[in-house]
Amino acid sequence: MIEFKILKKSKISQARLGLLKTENGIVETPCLAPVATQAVVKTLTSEEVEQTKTQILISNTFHLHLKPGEEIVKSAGGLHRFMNWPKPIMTDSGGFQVFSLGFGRDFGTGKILRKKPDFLIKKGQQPKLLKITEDGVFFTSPLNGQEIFLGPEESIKIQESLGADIIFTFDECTSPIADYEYTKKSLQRTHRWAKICLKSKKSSLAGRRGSQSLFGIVQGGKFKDLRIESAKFISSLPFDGFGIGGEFGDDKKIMVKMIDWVIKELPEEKPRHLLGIGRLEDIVKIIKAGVDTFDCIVPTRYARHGVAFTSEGKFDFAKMKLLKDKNQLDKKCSCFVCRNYRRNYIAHLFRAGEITALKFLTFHNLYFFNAEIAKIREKIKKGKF
RNA sequence: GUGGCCAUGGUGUAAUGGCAGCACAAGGGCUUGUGGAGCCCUUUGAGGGAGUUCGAGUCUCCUUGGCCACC
Repeated sequence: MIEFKILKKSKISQARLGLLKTENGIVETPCLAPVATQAVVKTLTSEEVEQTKTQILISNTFHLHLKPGEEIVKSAGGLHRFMNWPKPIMTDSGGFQVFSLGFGRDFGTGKILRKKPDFLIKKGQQPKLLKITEDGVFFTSPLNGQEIFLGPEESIKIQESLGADIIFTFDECTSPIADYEYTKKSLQRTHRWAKICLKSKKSSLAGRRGSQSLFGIVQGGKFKDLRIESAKFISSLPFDGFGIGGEFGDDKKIMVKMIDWVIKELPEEKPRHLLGIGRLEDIVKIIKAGVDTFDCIVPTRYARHGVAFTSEGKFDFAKMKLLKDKNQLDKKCSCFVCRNYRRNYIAHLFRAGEITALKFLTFHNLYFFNAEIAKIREKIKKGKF
């Protein structure tokens, strides 16, 4: 089980400084959980991930269920041993894949829209490649087209086999183009699933010192009454912490407002994880809104697409001009990439399609994000955030 | 030296004598519970000269350059 201790609450925002104690170590919050979908932070070894000062990872139930299968991970001694990562791990439940392989894929939208939609997903509508039922979701495997069923019991069972410190309820992440009625219906289903997840979770796992912690996920889309209803309902159940999931509207200002609606309803003493949000500019806002942990693919995926985040802003290493830039990646960063390599070399490697470029950028971005968040923790400690 | 073929954005290539198109490159934008992927936008062109024609990348001639074959 986890233990969450709040060290300090900001007087000028909702931010809080905390310690999330797990059986695999302590996480200083606020904190980013880099994404290790397939039990790896792409391009890095677990030892390298540790060197980026990453405290906790998030892995994925759906993807590990498909490949290699949870039994393989379980027989390897669980995720920690399997991937040689001795620190805390979370697993996402597969609920996001209900969206990303469903309506997200169908309509090419993410969780946040850039413009107002010209049509809406209505109640009863089904995605092309999967079928959402009251009991769970029939997926079409992206690997071989095979049908795969995942419901709340299945997700929990898989997550128990994977053995992360923190697991999440199986939910449906709704689309930003879903209408009120669709979102409401989905929310009721997600709530029922949350109860089933709680019930089907074993209180302690054989052969382990204690049990995993289960976080319930708040949904409700962009609709204030649904978000509040969801936060009240989910926090009325004996979860160890809370995830805030789903879509975040079509405007960034709405996102923070939505997080505010939810957090007001959540018990103060339990940790709050914001699912899938974490651009640099967002991190500041969500921590101020009272989020303790969050996961995001931005530092790692952008790295693989050639983008470095630095104290001077973003650099796109696909661009030719960086071939002539002899500066170190980020003068103010003390990661091994910034200490040892220059922009022209990284640009050359990236443009030549060399995998080391992806490793350099992934390592740096994680180190940089973690350092930025450490600065925020320091500011909270000093009462300046 | 003779004959043949060729010459179109930065590169590689299309287009009956009728709005010069495509790919890559370059520049810009997008990417939020993973997608080493993809998408959108933009810039850039007829080796040089003369002629035929309502109209020439396209036909004729000269010229320049390249490739091939033959002496």
